[in-house]
Amino acid sequence: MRLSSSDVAQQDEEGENKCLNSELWHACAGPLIYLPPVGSHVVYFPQGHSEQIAASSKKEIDAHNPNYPSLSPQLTCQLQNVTMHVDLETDEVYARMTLQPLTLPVQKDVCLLSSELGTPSKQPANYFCKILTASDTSTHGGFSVPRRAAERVFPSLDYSQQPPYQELIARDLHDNEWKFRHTFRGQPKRHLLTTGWSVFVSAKRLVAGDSIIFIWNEKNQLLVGIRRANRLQTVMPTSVFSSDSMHIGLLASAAHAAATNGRFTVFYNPRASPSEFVVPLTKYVKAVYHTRVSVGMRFRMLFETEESNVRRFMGTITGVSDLDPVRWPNSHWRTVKVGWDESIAKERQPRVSFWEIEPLTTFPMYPSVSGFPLRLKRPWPSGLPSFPAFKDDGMSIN
Amino acid sequence: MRLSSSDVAQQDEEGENKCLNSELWHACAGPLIYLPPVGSHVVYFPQGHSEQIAASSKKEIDAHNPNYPSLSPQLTCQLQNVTMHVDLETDEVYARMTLQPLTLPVQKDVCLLSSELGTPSKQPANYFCKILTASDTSTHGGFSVPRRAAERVFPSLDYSQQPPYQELIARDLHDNEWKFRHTFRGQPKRHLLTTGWSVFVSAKRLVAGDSIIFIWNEKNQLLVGIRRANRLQTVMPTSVFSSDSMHIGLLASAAHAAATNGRFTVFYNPRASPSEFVVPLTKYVKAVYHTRVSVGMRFRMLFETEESNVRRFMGTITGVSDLDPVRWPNSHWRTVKVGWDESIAKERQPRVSFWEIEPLTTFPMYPSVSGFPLRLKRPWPSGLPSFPAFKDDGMSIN
DNA sequence: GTGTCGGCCGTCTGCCGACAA
DNA sequence: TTGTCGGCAGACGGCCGACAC
Repeated sequence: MRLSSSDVAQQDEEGENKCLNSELWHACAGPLIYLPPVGSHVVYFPQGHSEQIAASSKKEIDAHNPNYPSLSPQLTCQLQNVTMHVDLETDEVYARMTLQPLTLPVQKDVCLLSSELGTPSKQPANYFCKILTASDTSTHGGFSVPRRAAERVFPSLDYSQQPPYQELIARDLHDNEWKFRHTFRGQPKRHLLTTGWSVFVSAKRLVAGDSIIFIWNEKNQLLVGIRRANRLQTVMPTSVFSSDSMHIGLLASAAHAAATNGRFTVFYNPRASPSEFVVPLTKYVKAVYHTRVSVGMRFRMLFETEESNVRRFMGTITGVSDLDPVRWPNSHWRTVKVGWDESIAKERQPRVSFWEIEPLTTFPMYPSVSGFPLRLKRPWPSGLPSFPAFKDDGMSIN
Repeated sequence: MRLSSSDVAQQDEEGENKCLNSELWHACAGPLIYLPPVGSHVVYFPQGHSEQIAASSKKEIDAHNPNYPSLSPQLTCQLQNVTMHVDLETDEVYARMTLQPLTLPVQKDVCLLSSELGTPSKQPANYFCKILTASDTSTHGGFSVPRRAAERVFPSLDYSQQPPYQELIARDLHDNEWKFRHTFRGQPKRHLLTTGWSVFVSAKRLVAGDSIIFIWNEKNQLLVGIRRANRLQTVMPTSVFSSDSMHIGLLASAAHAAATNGRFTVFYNPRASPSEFVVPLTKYVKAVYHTRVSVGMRFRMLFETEESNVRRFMGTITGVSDLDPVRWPNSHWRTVKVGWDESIAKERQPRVSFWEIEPLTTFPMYPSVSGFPLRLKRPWPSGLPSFPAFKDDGMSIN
């Protein structure tokens, strides 16, 4: 039995902690987002964290940013707490994690005994996600519900009425109630949300391209969430705090905790940027130390589709090297350079991390001596995993 | 001739620096806000900076926040750059300052030769500021212009028409144009802004209690600015960055710059909180080292009124002590405990800094031996002013 | 001198099926 | 199956002077 982070879904609102619907949070976060359970061991990547801050503040990481030589590029931590949150203004979902750096050496074999490998969380059974059209968000009319979605997720209408209609009451992540008149009319017949819809659109400031999510849960409650297409609204107000200071802040925060054996807190916004900078230790160890990866190798990787589904994209590993050899040497963050099969996928990130991909030819457990093996040192030099992967230059740096 | 910071008014917009109207910026910032000139020497208070972050993020400074023993509570710096900015979303004004910590001892006598004592910037001559009423912001009608304000600031109407009217075009800090129909009608006659007003109100999201500013400048241009009453909108989106990390970030940023003789950047939002944490060195030196202050002494202090005017409030010094003896010993930030004469003023801060007040009995230059003199050490122990003022317990800590 | 209201028009919101992709 | 449109009715925006404080 494991302690699930889903049980501690909470949010800050006026300083008060209220319970927040975990199912809805995950639906808004997307099918690939996974929050490690409380108490589990994770690897924290300050480099990835920095990426998220940079993406959120739309600023490049300044070259003159100080590097913290004392701060390891990957920090093994125990996840002491995870809470789910939602921004009051924008409805962005995010998680708050409290991390306790570990100083004792971690046995990788012990880690592998855990069944926790960071599989993505299951999405709700009865739900749908629709990208809003111009007609949906226009003041001229209501919301056109896709037929199969309406019949699966909404309570069935009394079709003896002409036209049939019902009042739907849906709750959002703030536990606000939204009322919608649901009807089935027109020629040809279609499901529509009319009265109440425009209030929702204007209150949430939805525009065409944004998405709406409806969930019918096990308690027969209707939940509603949104997902914005436009990531630009994630812009930080720089009116009080410089981007530089933020970068320094996260580094100093982690370094201070590691040095003093204290805890530190990070915020993870899964939709602000694809930077999963807190990774389950077992997932990390398996990918980095127990999976053979070499240049030219074919792999699959999961991506989220526009309709909130999961799709596999194929690619080839074209190189393995440090993303930032100067500031973050010996990091495992995005060390894998890849090429994607589909030209549409070219816009996807040209660099991924070992644990994000699924090699098509896997040799489980320890690497062999043939091919392009990873060199494995043991025991680890410290409690922090810092074993360098196979690099382009063929050198083992550590 | 001094280099004024007004000459380098700029803003970041999509990464591009554009010129920003300094006169309008100062009108929005308020009559008491003063930006030291580029090249001048200032004192930076990380403690005050921290206060601003705390106020903006509506969070207390956590007790377990690390203190940076290596970071002086007041840092003498050269102001290398000042730029004025305005938030794209909220129209909040703020300044970005680049500070270069000084390691050489600063001669206080030299400083006093400078005429720069941080006097508040002059407000524009032809301007008015009105707090919006419920009728002003309601969709039911337009904006009622105070008569004397309209006659002083707006071009005079052609009263031969019935009713007289004209088209006003005003520019905001983003250099956007706003058109207003200005007319003079009703019984009794009054000045009104009708067509165009509601667009402005909804675009700026103005509510009753917010203020609007109109300026008629020397180039015969009409400028318009806003000031929000509700400080709550300054809330930081915590969806990507923890308040703790921000506090650590600003401390680490300053400490790193001081240690490596590098520069650091701060953002100063004059309306987010009354925390002027970058003070002209001469103003600081004069107040702390050349003005006799003692318990029981009467003083005056400037405050901003609701209508953007300046008013003096009277008070009595009730004590002098460290605001935070644990984390910030020997700081001069808000060391003066005060009582205010008017009960209305009781809500004002119970603690101020030496340079904010104007003692009614001043002995210029060096302190005498009578009364409650400040003890003056010389030379200073370091280049950073850290001389403790007279404390409640009568002990000189340094 | 100015904040709010009732009166009155005009525009826009928002519900409807038609039609086409 | 569903996105967009024309048509239409009612709600609200927005301009006016009347009052009162």
